[in-house]
Order: sequence, then structure tokens, then C-alpha cells
Amino acid sequence: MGSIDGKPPTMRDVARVARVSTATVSRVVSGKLDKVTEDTAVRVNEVARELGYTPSAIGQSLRLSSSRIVAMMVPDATNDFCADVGVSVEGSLREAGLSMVMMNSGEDPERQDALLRDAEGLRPRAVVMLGALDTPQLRAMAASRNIIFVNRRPPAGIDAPFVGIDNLAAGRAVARHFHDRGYRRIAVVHGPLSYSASRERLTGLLEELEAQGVPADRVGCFEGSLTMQTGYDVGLAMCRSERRPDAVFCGNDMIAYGIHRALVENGMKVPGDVAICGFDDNRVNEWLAPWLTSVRIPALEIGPAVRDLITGRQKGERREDVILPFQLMQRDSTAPHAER
Amino acid sequence: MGSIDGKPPTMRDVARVARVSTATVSRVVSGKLDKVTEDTAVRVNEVARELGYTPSAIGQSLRLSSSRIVAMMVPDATNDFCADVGVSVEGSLREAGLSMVMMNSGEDPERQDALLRDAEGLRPRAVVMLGALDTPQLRAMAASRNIIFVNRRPPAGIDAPFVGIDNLAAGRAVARHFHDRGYRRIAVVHGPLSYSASRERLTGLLEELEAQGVPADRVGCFEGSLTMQTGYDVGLAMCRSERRPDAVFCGNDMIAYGIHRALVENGMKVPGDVAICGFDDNRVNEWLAPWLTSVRIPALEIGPAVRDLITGRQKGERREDVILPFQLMQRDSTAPHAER
DNA sequence: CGCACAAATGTAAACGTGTACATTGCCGTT
DNA sequence: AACGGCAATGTACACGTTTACATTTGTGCG
Repeated sequence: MGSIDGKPPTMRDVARVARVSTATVSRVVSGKLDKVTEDTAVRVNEVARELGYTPSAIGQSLRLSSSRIVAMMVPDATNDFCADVGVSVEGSLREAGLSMVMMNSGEDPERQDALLRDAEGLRPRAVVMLGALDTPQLRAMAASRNIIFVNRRPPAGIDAPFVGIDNLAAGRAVARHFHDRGYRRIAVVHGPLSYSASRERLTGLLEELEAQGVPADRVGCFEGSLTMQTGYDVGLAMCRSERRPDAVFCGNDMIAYGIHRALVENGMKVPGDVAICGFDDNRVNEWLAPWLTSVRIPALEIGPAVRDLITGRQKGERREDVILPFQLMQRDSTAPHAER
Repeated sequence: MGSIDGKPPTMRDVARVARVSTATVSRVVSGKLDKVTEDTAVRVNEVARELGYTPSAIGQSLRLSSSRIVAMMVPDATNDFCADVGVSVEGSLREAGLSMVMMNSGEDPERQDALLRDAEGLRPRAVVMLGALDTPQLRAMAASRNIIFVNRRPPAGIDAPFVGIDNLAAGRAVARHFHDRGYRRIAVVHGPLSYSASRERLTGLLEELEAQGVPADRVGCFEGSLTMQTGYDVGLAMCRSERRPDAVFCGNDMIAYGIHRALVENGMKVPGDVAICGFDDNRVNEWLAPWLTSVRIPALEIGPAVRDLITGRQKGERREDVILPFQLMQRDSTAPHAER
């Protein structure tokens, strides 16, 4: 049980009861057992358990001037994909004895900077940026802290490891898929082009379409936030437009859900009138949107990759980007075009 | 900019450059400005900014023997509802200057205990349990740490605040709704009855049905994990059964999605053949399952409530449970029964 | 001019831990 | 018996911060 005054027992308490010095207690609890007699080790462990002693991560961090905390910034933790990545990273870090503190930037640069300042106070062992924004504080931290960029590449001029897919290739794959299935009037609803992921996917798509004989200026592009609302709004606009696309490539599944709802509410058929391709392939698709073609990112492989990057870098290994495989999940929403 | 050796600048660095003592720096950066001249304050702030100084939360925690970290345990962070609660809590804590570390128990008692031991090491200011399991470590911590129970009440014998809805009343409301709409052959797919939330909802439902003249032994009950897979399996079983219910009350929306898919895949109509009522009313319902009747829990109000409980308790205010309002969202999946 | 008082700042200790170094005790060798 | 060496343990300091207390400085007043 804990001590009487409510404060957790310290190493000194254990030392006193076990009639040894704090140094010995430290050696036992931190596993330096080659330096201590079996008897003492047993006795110390016993007392520690009786007293309910747990080493203070605060004291350890101060002494070692290195904490076991990793800060993780996500644009929106309620987004299914972010949640999956968050869980994957949290689990992998935990295996390595690290704790994850979560931070939601909401894609707001000022909020991101405020959060980064908070994070700096925790002296985190690393900072994981899922969808980083290019901000002053980020650049300032890049100089001194381990920053790992997931999904979006580090902004130009920052040298830091990246974990994610080859977005250029993904864009190309979708273009080829659309073309194979007979779609020619393509539209894209992408996130802000300041994000490398959005940019590269769009570039890949346009390049490949051009290669297939569809000029880039025939492709309708819409930029917006990666939300269902954006999809819904664009979907409504498409319904009203006289020159409607026959296939839409969405920046993520959220946008795809929104477009789908707008189209269906206005009597359109998917894919009869408009084909839809999402991105991320949220796990909920299997159950709620089994019709949605999407590009699957292996979210659960991101955690281990990040963990290796963090623990490996410790040992001075050369950092290296991790490019994960993606997979185009072909489903009903991009069934072959009827008219061809 | 940071210092040259890579280590972040400390209070002493600032003090040296600004030609004051560390005490003065401390007073300035922690806002005890009534004790310091305007000039010095300005100078110290200037130096701090130049050096890129950020107070070390580790040093502060050690000195104050109180960290600014709150541990949050969730059963499954990829569950939409958990994610919403997590985001709400994280945001509210951040406003109060606190950081949240996330932990996923996966409804596994041993994992929960391992995580709680990890958490104890961080000396968290509070522990938020969303869906707690009754385990030894939890009881041990209940004696010394602020624990706040969300959604599920604290296990018998633990005196700690609770934030959530009146699950008994929610169960009754669903029963009344089913009965009003003409459904009589009710089934329930609930989570483990060791969870107070599952238990109370079921009790409420049965009580009210009994009051309406439907005996409890006519109600089919299935217990399982709160996942889509559970729903799917139960849904398949229902299709095969000769005495099929005409309405199902699900422990959460995940189960409802699973059942829905199983029924639809087997040619059933919802609500024509079977009506479905979910629980939590995940935000994604609006877009992907606008047909699903569900009980809305105000997930976004949980964060502020938790934050008030944590910061208020500091000041010695008497802890008190927070009962939030729920709302039965009536949608197509429980449209009035056709045959009556 | 001396003194009391207040304001501003400095000094030093403590928080819990890890580890370099010092100390102790024991055993074997000469 | 003296001594070297080794294993086990103790001593003491540093990590970065806050704050009670001590000290210095400035001001007003008798």
C-alpha cells in the first residue's frame, strides 16, 4: 500500500525499510543485477512490492535528461485514419516503454505552434507529425528534436525521416484504374496543395492521365479541407453543374462519404452517373461503405516503423525514410463505365 | 535558437545571460510579476525568447511534486465514440494546461493493469477511465490517485466521481420507443454485464417492457464484445433462427452496423423485417448511416466535465457525479411497425 | 544624518533518480 | 601476517525548477 501522507513512496522509503542505500535500490529496480547480491535483490524487490513503489518517471527523466514521452500531433483524431495511426503508434511505443501524448492541431497553424511549444516543455524523446503544417515553431524544433513525419513529407529544408506511401504512384494507380474502367471526365477533390500528400497524388494522377491521352486541363480540380462537409458541398455543386464529371478522386474517404451522400440525395447513381474513389480505406468501410473503392494505406504498419525510427536513432543508426506499400481496393463505386 | 550542445537551454542559461539569479527568471516566466521590476521582466523575457527557452515540465513536476499529465484509458481508441471522447477530453485538458497520455486497454484486464502501472510512473494528476474494468491495480490506485470514471460507473467499493448518462433511463426510453412503434418481439445485443453501462441499459429496457406488458423472458438477450464482428455474428444467427425478433437494441453503433450488414446481406429489410436501435450515435452516422436510430451521448460535453472535475478537485471542492442528458435520435431503422 | 521599512533580488534547499567514485569486507597469494 | 584484488555496497552530486528566507537597495521621515 502507499504511504500514509498520500504521496507515493520514493526510493528512499524503500531503502530505509530494506536497510540499504538508495543506490542499491536503484540498481535493483533498474535491473543492474550483476552488481548486487541475490539476497539483497530479493529483499529490495519484496519491500518495493509491499510499499507499492513505482519508480518516478519524473525523477528518472530529470536525472537522465531524457524523457520517455513521445508527442504525437494529428490533424484530427476523430478521423478514422488518424485514429488508426494513433492507436498503432501508441501500441508500438508502449512496447518500447514509451508513452504517447496526443495533440490535435485541427490543421490550424497557430494551434499547431502552440501545441508544439507545449510539447517542447515535456522534453519529448521524439515528435511524430501526422500531417505537418509548415510553421516557424516546427522549423525551430526540427533543429534540436527528433521529428518524424508521417503521411506528409517534411517541408522543404527540413531534414527528417518520413514514413508513408509513394503518393505519386498512388495517384498514377488511380488514374490508370479510372481509365481502364472507361472513365474520361475526371474530377479531383483534394486537400490543400501545401500538403505534400495532396500535391503528389494530384501530380501523379494528372501525369498518368496525360500519358493516357487525357489532357490535364480537362480535369476538374477542387481544393478544400479533408472533411465530409467539403465532400458534400462539392457534391452539391457537381449536381448543379451542366458538365458533370463521370469519376471523382477524393483526397480521403471522408470527402468521398460527403460526395456520395450529396449525389445520392440528388437522385444520382454511384457509379452509374458518377464513379467515386476515396483514399485511406478507413476500416469502417468494410461495414458501412463496402461499395467504396479506395486506396488502402497500411495504417497499422506505421506504428512499428515509427517506433524503430525512434529507438534506432538512439543508437546512432542512420535515419532512413520508410515507404510503405499501398493497395487500390477496387469496389463497386468504380465499376466499369456502362456506356463504353 | 537552442544551445550549441543540442540540449535545451535551462533557467540557469537565461539567468546568466540576463545577469540575474535563477529565482528571478523563475518569477518572470511563471508570472509572479508583482515581485519583479518591469525592466528586469522585459529583459528576462527577451533573453528567454532569444535563447529559445521553454520551462522544463520535468523540473517543474519534480519541484512541485505534481505533474501536468493526465492518463486516459480507453477500451478502443479506434471506436468512433471513444475517439470523440478522447478528443473532447484532450482539448479541454489542454485549455487547463494539462497534457493527456492515451492508453488502449482493449478491454483486457491484464493489459489495463500493465498500463495503469505505467501510468503510475508518470505520477499523473488524474486518471480518466473510459470504460473501466474492475482490476486489482485499479483498486490500488483508487486509494491514492484521482480517478474519474466515464461512461461506466466505478466498481462497487470505489468512491470516485462518474461522468456519463443515466443508462437506466436510456434503456427505458428505447423500450418505450420500440413499444410505441409497435414492436413486441424484442432482442438485445449487449456488452458484458460486468460493465455497469450494459447492465443498467438492459435493466431499464426490461423494466419498461415489463411495465408495457412484455414479460422479460420473452426478450432475447445476446452478450458479446462491442464490435462490428459481434453484431455480424448475431445478425447471421438471427437470420437462421425461426423465431426472429422484430426489433433489436444494440449495445453500441458498431454492433448495429454489423447486424445491419448481416441482415441486408441475407435479404432482410430494415426496418421492414427487423428494426434496429444503436447506441452512442457516432458522428459518422449522419453521413454513412443516416437511417440508424440511436441514443446520442453528448461526447463533446464529457471533456469539459472531466476537466472541471480535475481542476476543481484541486481546490478541495467536493467531487460530484456529472449526469449528462442523452437523446433518442429517431430515424428510419425504427420506423413504425407495418403490421399494426 | 540615521533609521525604519518596503521593494527587488539573491541564496540555498528540496523534489526523486542514476552513477562515478569511495569505502568496506572478504579471499587468496606471497 | 601483510597485501593486492575483487565483489558488494555506500556517499555524494547533478539534473531543472520553485520558494522560504536572507540580503541588498532605495525611499521617506524624524
